[in-house]
Amino acid sequence: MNATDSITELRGAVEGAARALRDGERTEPAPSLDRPPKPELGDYSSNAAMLLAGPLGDNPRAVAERLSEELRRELGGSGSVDRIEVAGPGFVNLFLADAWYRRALASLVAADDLGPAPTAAPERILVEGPSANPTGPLHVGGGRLAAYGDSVVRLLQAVGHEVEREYYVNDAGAQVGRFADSIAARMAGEEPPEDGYGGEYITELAQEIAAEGLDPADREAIGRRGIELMLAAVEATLVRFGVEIDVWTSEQALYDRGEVESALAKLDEGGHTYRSDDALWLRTTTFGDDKDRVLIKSNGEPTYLTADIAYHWDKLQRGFDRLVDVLGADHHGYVGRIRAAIAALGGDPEAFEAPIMNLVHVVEDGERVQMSKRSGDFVSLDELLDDIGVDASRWFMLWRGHETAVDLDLAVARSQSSDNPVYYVQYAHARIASILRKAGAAAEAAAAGPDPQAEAVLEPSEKALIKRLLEFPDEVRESAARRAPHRICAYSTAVAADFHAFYRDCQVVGAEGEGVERSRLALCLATKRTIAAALGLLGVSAPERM
RNA sequence: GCGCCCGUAGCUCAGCCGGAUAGAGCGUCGGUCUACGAAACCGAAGGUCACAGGUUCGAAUCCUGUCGGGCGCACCA
Repeated sequence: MNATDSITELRGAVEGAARALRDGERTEPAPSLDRPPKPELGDYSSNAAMLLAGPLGDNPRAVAERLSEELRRELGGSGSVDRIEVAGPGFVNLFLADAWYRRALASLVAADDLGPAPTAAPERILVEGPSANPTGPLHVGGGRLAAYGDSVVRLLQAVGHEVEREYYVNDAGAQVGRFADSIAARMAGEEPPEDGYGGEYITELAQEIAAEGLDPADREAIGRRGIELMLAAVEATLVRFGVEIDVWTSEQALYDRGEVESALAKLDEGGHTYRSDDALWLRTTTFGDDKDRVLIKSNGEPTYLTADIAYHWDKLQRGFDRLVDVLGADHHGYVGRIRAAIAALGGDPEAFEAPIMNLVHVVEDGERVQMSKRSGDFVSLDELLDDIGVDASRWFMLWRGHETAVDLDLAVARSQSSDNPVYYVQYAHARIASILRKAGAAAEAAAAGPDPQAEAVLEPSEKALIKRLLEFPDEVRESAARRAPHRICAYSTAVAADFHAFYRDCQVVGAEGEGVERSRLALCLATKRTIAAALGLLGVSAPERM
């Protein structure tokens, strides 16, 4: 059962009417079916007449009149519309009958899934992130990448794609050596080297590794063990944060399996490499990069890019249709390179996309706090979770577009009050739960059953709430397609606001009138499910009580 | 200098593959608990959508240019 039949009926009628005016020809783009800015302008409106005016060579208002006639004919028998009006530059405005709303509500309650119907073109998608270096704890910036990537995965799954979460572990290269040196220095009771890692967590690692009896001189063993321990900590933080990584891929393992070498060989065979200044270069400029890139440094070592090319090739070989890398703002220059390399290897560069995440600043008392005694670096995600909890953390990392830098105000995020937008939405959910408890299990079950047809007319705020709930599938589709979880935050807030308005106007438990209580309980049920589903896409909990 | 992102209410930001009188939260001012949760609701004030051109029935939205801010431009990762 699909919950959007009511909307589909209207959209189909508008498109049908538009086609009729054009002797069966489709209109591109498809006519809109929007909610007008003012209630006086109807329940839904379409710009179809304005789109048709050009092709038909007539003025929009006249086309709108003809379109209205056609629509009246199509929808007349269903009892769905009260009236149809032409307004403004040529909008066709639909005023719907209560019967339409009652059917819509019934379909919402009966639907076993409130989300969108599965896409007709499902893809296998790999979402990679946050892939923070395993030489330190996850900090708040990494948390934003994780929250975003995870929420995008949930959105993509909700529209029917097959999606995996992957974390790429940079456990090779010079940084591992510096990491090992820093731990070894602490084990010896010395300060870490100038270019090493100075955080307090290094001291803790040193104690643990020393207790395990590792030889301070064995840098390789120390580095390996340090990264193991660090990764375990990172994973624990992610799990606590609600992010379950499906696959962990080690950079070192790519070397060990010879994948870096074979990627190099393949690039070589394709004739895309050349030697210059004792280094091996990849001619990425033939694929749109603004300069060529070094694959093997003049000292004979491969660059980070080389391993990353092998990694992306590996991902494509695993059969994914699409690779999504969630990257920090400081990596945005990287996208062109990877895309060029994929093309050089004969892959489809369009299969690769990389949403760039902007910074998150933690703000306390109007000032940005970045330093932390514990981690020696940025505020760690664990500290933030200790402070404001998972729900507020995820919300505040997601509620803005990923391309804008956000200030996360600790005082606001901490407050369990109306100042805090995440509680606003959760409160609506808890309030509904409370109403349902009041109504009792029998009443709730009755509300979920077939509609005996209430007599009373629907209040405007009831209709507004039903319309809002009907938007959910489109909102999920749009948010998934645009990789934009912040839209779900905005939508959740709108549902909560519409519910509070409904609550203000309409007594639920003990409402007067035949079938009115039942009908309003049904609306409460549908709203509660919608809020829970929306918050679920964000990884935020929907509490029964708070 | 080149590339990407951003410039919308006092503040933080939505809206951006064109639609009607540009929205929300916070902040400010005022009102609402003798029915189901006041963590809520209602009202008021607050805007040259950075600027200038262009495209068209229509531009915050698309194009060009200018100004301002952020980030990147490694044989680091």
